[in-house]
Formats: sequence, structure tokens, C-alpha cells
Amino acid sequence: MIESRKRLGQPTIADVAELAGVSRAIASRALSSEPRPVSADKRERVLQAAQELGYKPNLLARSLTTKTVNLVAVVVNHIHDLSDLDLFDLLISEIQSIGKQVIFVRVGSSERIEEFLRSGIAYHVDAALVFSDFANAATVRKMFRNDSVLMLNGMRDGGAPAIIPDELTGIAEAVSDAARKGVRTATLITGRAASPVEQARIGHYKSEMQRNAISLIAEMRGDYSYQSGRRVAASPEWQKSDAVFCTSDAMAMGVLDVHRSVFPENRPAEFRLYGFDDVTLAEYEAYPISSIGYDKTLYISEILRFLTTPELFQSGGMLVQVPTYFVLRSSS
Amino acid sequence: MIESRKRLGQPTIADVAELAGVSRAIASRALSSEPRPVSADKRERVLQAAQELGYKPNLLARSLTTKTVNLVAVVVNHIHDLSDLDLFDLLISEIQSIGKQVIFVRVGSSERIEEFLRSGIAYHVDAALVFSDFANAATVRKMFRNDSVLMLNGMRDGGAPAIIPDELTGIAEAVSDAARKGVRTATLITGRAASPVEQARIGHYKSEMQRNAISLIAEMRGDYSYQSGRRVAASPEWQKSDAVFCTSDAMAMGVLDVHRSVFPENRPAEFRLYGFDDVTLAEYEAYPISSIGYDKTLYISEILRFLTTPELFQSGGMLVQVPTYFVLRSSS
DNA sequence: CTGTTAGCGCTTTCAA
DNA sequence: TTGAAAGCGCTAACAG
Repeated sequence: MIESRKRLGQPTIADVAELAGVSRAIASRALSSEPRPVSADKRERVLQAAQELGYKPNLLARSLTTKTVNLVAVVVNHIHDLSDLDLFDLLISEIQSIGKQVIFVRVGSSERIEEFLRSGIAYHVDAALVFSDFANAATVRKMFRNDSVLMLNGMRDGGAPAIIPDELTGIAEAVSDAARKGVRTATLITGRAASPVEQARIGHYKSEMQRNAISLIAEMRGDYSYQSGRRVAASPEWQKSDAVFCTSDAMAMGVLDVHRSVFPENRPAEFRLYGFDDVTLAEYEAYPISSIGYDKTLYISEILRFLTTPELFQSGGMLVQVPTYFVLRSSS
Repeated sequence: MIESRKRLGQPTIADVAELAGVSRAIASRALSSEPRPVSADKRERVLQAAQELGYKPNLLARSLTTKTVNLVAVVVNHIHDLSDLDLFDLLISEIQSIGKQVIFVRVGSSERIEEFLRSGIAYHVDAALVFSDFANAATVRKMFRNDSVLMLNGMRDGGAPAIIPDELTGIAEAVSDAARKGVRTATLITGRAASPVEQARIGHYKSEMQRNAISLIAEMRGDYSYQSGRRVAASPEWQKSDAVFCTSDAMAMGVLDVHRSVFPENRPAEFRLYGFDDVTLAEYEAYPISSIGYDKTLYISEILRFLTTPELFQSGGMLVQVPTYFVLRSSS
């Protein structure tokens, strides 16, 4: 006979075993989600006892031996984009549907991020999904006990697997849409130049413009935000061109609003406007911005594939590309 | 001499103790963040050894004895509301700043939520912040091992502490703004009627209208979304009134867009329009919607107060109110 | 199939 | 102040 149940606190597996009249090991096996050898009658008795006692396993204790917590870290810089929300809502929901939970880690510009991570449960996650571009894959991998890290920040800097939208296809479609409509000169409004993703994006716009005989007469710097779009569009350096390409929808909205006050039509009269991201917002009538998007459902299903069968991605930092496409709206 | 360090895996506190030539207990104390009796020189040696080994405590193991994980659950229905956007980024950031991490639990309409919770680390959180209205306080409390639950869904259904915006003040200001401008008749566009929060909100609008001699000539049902605002505004039942009050900004945006196509001015010409939530978006030129908001920073600081000193809230389900205020924009 | 025995890594009595 | 030892609750290895 094992010790009698201590009255305080939740029942443990020892209590269940005692009530069922079996050893703790048997109780553990009977309660396991994996198939484990237990005779039918004992399993029945254990389940019955667990039920009776209202037994709930302590996952912290279990994790200690199994080395797995069914926890996924989502590492972000910040979430202030609407497109972020659409994405994260679905992502969380999908991750939960495979029985894992999501811990959000917002790294902002913090320098102490590594220390912060180490001192929290997030350090023990089974996998990390990195949307933030604060560090490269190698660094990020060192930040988690587990080296199962998926880069989703557009970077592809080495050993870690990554899923990135193939931006070239969408950009090519957008630029050729402009060319087809007679656009000969264009302005490019960019975001944070430091980002390698932005560098590549800019490169694609330039090469596609060249291919389509569109000359880039001005390149202006924003920071992806609505306000920066307004600022750029209202600045004295602003010059007329046939088309304005922005590397974010928010900047395009800013540009649109500045020019809307001059041209009361719901779109700029003097140029064709293109955004990037295809945020939900563009569905709103006031911002009918032609944009470049990708299939979020597909993107997320690839992420889930990584979480459920990481082996598939481990072959030398596999890269999965998700196609982008052009979405035509009245701004262009 | 304790067993020599096993080569595999991370160094444990035993390794540190061994290297420092002290017992595990001493190492534990020296490394503790709490003040614990350790002689100065041993503490020094332990810290030195930990440093040398690159020792990182295993928080899962620690939690097993301390019963605390520095983890906060944020329970939501979904996160794609415009108003969510403004809140969650700041909330996560603030929670992290006090050394806790955030686990997001999206309950959607799932029935198996309790089971899901029990089988995850989230069950062991130190506190739960409930934005979702899927259940009452008592039920929610049973879903976490810890009963430190803060209701943020506007409900105030019992023992649990809650922080809710005091909507009456803002609504009173909005309605009186309308009255002052000569509004005599009004339409009210509402969201999900099932929600008790919405019920209260509607009640406030009605009583304030009465007080201000504004007659409510139509009450129409939306679902808080932009699309539902459009649908309502375009429906055959729509009738003219001096003012339109919506219980969400998104619906007001929908209403505005439907009427914008008739009146190209940036605001409806035939009535004054009022929203609710004061989403960031309303700062954009295309949607200059007068709205009702509250100080998110204040709201979040109250939440943080709960997390750091829950005792303050435990006196019989304390209710903290955060004042709302009216924000005047050109739509009214 | 079953039970015993060791742990997982850490903290905390409890004597010394 | 210190260290031995006893757990926290669970799972896994190993005999039977």
C-alpha cells in the first residue's frame, strides 16, 4: 500500500495508482496518449480512478522527463500591421488545432532579448517561428534550447529552414500591369533599407522596371507606415511620375490620402498607385489599392507542416517558397 | 566528489556546484534571485563557476517546486478586430517588461477548450487575462490551475476581479455633442446583441438619447464588422435621421463608405456619424470618424498592476473602471 | 504485461 | 552558514 492521499492540492498519478490498486508506472501507461502495454482491465481501472479523482496530469512534471512542452514560440518585432493580425489569428488557431500552444515573444529593439528568453518558459519551446528580423538564424537558434527554428522573416541566412514568399512573381505582374497601361516613369517608395528583404524587393522592382522600359525617376524613403507615406507624398522633393510603387500598403494609403485632397476622386488622378502586402484594409472602399499578396492559408499550412514533420525541412536548411500574386484594384 | 559532468546536454546546477566545490543547495541559494544565506566567498565561487560553464537554469524543473512559471495567458475569441491591434502589441510588451511571458489562447467557438487547456502548459500560468466572452468568471477560473483570473471582456459576473471601460461617460459626451448640434432623430447600429457588454452599451445610448430629447427612429443590427456596416447602410430599411451611432468604428466606416459614394465629400452630408472604439485607423484621413475611446495606456497599466500585485484586486472581485471619452472628428 | 527503481533539475526542509 | 536528503509529479529502463 502506497501512502494515503494527502488532502491538499490536486490528485497526482500516485493517487490514481493507489485507488486503482496498481503501480504508478501502470497508471502512467494507461493514461498515456501513446500506445503502451497495459492489460485491458487495469487500464479500465486506472481510467476509472482518474475520472473519479478528477485527475489532471501536471505537464510541467511531464515535460521534465519527456523534454517536450507542446509549446511553440512566435517571435515578432511588433504587431501593428493589419496584415499581421490576419496572419496571427489564423496561425494561432491552426497551431492550437494540432494540440500545441503559442507563446508570443515580442523582441522589439531590445538588446536583452537573449537574457529575457533564457529566464522564461519560452526557452524550452519545441519550435520557434521567427517573424522578427532582429537576428540571423544562427543567433536565433542559440536562443532556444531546441534548435528547431523556422525563419519567416524573409531572411535566408544559413542552416535554418525558411518559408518565404517569392516576391518576384507578384512584382513582375504589378510592373507589367503598369507598363501595359502606358506607364513610362515611376517613383519607388521604400521602407527600412537595412532589411535584406527590402533590399531584394527593391532590386526586383528595379529589374522589372528595366525589363518593361519604365524609368525610375525617383526613389524615396519611408518606413512602411501610413505617416511616412504621407510625409513622402507631401515633401517638396515629390515629383510627378506615371506610377508610384510603394513597398507597403500603409505607405500607399498615405500617398493616396495626400493626393486625394487634391483630386477628390477616390484615387489619385495623376498617377497609378501600387502597394504591397494586400492588407485586408485594401478591401475597404476608401483605399482601393492595387497590391501584391500571397496566399496566407498556404503559407500557414507550410508552417504547420514544419511543426508536425520537421524532418522534412531539415535537409540542409530547406527553403520553401510561397508564390505572390498581383491584386488589381482601382488605384492602378 | 560528485559524479563528473556528463558530457551531453546543458550544464545543470550539479555541475556548477561541483566546479565551485560546494553542495547543490549552496549553488541553488547563490544563484537564487531571492536573498538566501550564503557566505560571500562561496557565492562568488558559484557565480564564477556558473559563468564559466554557461549555466542556464531549467525553468521547467524550477517550476515544479516553486509552482510558478512566469507565464500569463491571454485568452481571446479571435484577434482581427481593428481595436485589438492597438491593444495587444503594447500589452505583450508591457507584460514582458515585468519578466513574464505571454501565452495566447484563442478559444474561438471551440467546445473542447477546457480539454485543450488542460493538456497544455497554459494550464499552469500564473494568471489569465480573459478578453474572450466565451464563459463566465467561475468557469474560466476552473480552466486554470491558478485562480488568478482577470476579466477584461466587460463582464462582471462574480468573484473575479475585472477592469472595464466605463462606457457611459463617453457615450454621454457623444450624444450630447449631437444634441448640441441640433440632432433630433437618430439611428443606432448595434453589434452582437447576445453580448452583455453590447446590451449595456445600447442601454446607455438609449438613456442618453432620451435625456437629450433625441428620438431613436431606427435600430439596426450589424456584427461590428465593416461589411455589416455597409450592409445595413445599403439596406432598404435604411431611413434618414440626423445622426447615426454605431457601436463599432468598423461599422461606422462601412456606413461612411456607402454614403460617401453618394456624397463625395469625405463625410456623409446628410447625417452626423459616430463610431465606437477609437481605432488608430480613424486617424487616417479617409475615415475621420468621431468616436469613443479610452486610454489604452492606463488600461494596460491597471492590468499590470493586477499581475504584479494581485492582492490589491482580491478583495471580493474588485472592479476597476477606466474612463472613456469622446473624440471629435469631422464625421460629426 | 507488470512493478521496482532511477532519475529529469531544482528547491527546500532539517539537522548539524 | 552549510550539506544531506527529501521531495515536486511524472516517465522510462530494467528485470521479472
